[in-house]
Amino acid sequence: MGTTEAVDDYLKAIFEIAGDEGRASTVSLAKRLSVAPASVTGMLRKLAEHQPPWVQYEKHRGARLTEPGRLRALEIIRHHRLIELFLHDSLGYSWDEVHAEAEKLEHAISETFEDRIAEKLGDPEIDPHGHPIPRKDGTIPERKEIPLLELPVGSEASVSRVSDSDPEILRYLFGLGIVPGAALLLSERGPFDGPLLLKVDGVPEVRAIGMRVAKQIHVVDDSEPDASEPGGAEAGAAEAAGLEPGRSESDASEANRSEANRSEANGSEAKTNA
Amino acid sequence: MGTTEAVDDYLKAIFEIAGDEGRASTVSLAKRLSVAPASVTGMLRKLAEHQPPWVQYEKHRGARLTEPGRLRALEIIRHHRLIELFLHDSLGYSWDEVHAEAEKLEHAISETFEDRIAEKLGDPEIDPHGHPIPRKDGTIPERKEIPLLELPVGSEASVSRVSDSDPEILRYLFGLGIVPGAALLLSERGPFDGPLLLKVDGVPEVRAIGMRVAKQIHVVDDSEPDASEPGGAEAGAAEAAGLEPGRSESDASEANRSEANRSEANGSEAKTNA
DNA sequence: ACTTATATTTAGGCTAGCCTAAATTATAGT
DNA sequence: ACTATAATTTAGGCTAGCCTAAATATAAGT
Repeated sequence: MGTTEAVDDYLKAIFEIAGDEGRASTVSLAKRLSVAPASVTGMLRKLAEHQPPWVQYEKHRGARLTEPGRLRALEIIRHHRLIELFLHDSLGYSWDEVHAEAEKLEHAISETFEDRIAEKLGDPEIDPHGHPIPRKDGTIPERKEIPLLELPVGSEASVSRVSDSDPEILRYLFGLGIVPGAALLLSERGPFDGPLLLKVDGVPEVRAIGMRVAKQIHVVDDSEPDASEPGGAEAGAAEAAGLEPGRSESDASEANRSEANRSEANGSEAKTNA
Repeated sequence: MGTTEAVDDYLKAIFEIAGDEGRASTVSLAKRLSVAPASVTGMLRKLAEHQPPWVQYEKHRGARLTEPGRLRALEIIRHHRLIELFLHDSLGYSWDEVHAEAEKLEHAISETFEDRIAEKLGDPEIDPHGHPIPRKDGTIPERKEIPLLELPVGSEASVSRVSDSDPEILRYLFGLGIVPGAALLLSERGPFDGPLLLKVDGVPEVRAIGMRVAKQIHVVDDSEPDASEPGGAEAGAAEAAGLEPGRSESDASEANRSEANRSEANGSEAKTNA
């Protein structure tokens, strides 16, 4: 494909931060990739100068994926999520182990390998943490899900996904019974960004979880099947692709700004992108 | 493990060329790794200066693995062969496809992955091409096999292994029915390094194969169960570990020289190497 | 508009692994 | 011993990605 591992990591990171239309800032990339900001600047220039360009880059304004860049990013993400599911379902990996291993393997497998495990798993659309698996044509399975933080008190909902990056939190959530598919009831929300009180299906006691953890969870609101409230329309493509919502404040403001008038991208998702 | 991909490739190549006691020459490594000889010199110095040293290196005399180097090499080879078997048995890869994919994956998988697939495959000792899979403790399953070229005319034998590196030849062999386990009869040997005439079990006609191809094949001589003839004792550890015999002439002479008085390593193989 | 804080880029350097060309050493044949 | 050939090393350079420190641009508050 003419990409190196580093290039793939950058493209993936840009997509996860900014989606397919937003811009990813130098600092946000530096944080996510654990690299100095200066290094990001250098790499973004290279990505932009590549033929064809992977990103569109303007000084001081961050980078945005071109169509080739977007497709490549989605391919890596597809690899990652297929591998996670494969490790979990076929090799008996636990929920919290799969991410780290997939992070390495996503760069090493061939198209053939991808196809074989996809077939073996029955062309799945969701990974073990509930993230949608991009299809080979670059489209992304859609679901009407919202951050748990936006769920109204009193609502019943089912967990649709959790962030996969922190094994500690994953083990904690697993212990609480909060896994994709689990049904829950939001019984109370503490004041001043306080804890959420949840009744999890199958677990007798009510559980309290803090902000840090709650941010990692997305749900499908079973009470209100007509999900997309106009107020909460910032769930753009980055969200649809399974980005954990835990952006730093500056990231979030930046991303939201550029995603504000893009609610159509939500409904009309399914471009073919040859 | 503190090794890079390149380091692993060098260690593996040294083992495959020289076994655990012989020396690998600069040029032989350069050829095998598709790299300039000068690059090999540089890398060998680094390998020798590493703490602990991966190889013992003397100018103009090539390199020989230290014990840590040998264990690391065997670990990579174990990865490679387990992956080959896994791809073949669990993911439906064809015989000739597995090598290339394993070559990439062997560097990417974790101990956990290794253990999981080994378990799933039932702790196998032989890969799809008939090469022994090193055990976790660094020992290598033994078999009394000889190069097909050394099989006496008229003998019946069963194919024990074939070289995995050339998919073309593998497909050709597969077409001839020459796969690990196949029984065959060497009916005639052409003069002046001429072709071998073989009757392969299950194939009606007698087949003729050339030198290039014959070199890639090892067999167990069913006629003479007491295999190890004194004259053919150059089957050292490199052979036991599944090296294809297709060394260049200079390589072979060099390797043979240093392996001449080591026939004990054949019988008494099973050091524990903590 | 001015100042301060933050984001970003520039400049200069580093390491890993590779290369080529030229110099050296080893080997083999007479 | 002498010389041709092959093997190896040295010297100098290159690219990919990373780093730090210093310079500059942007944004935000008054």
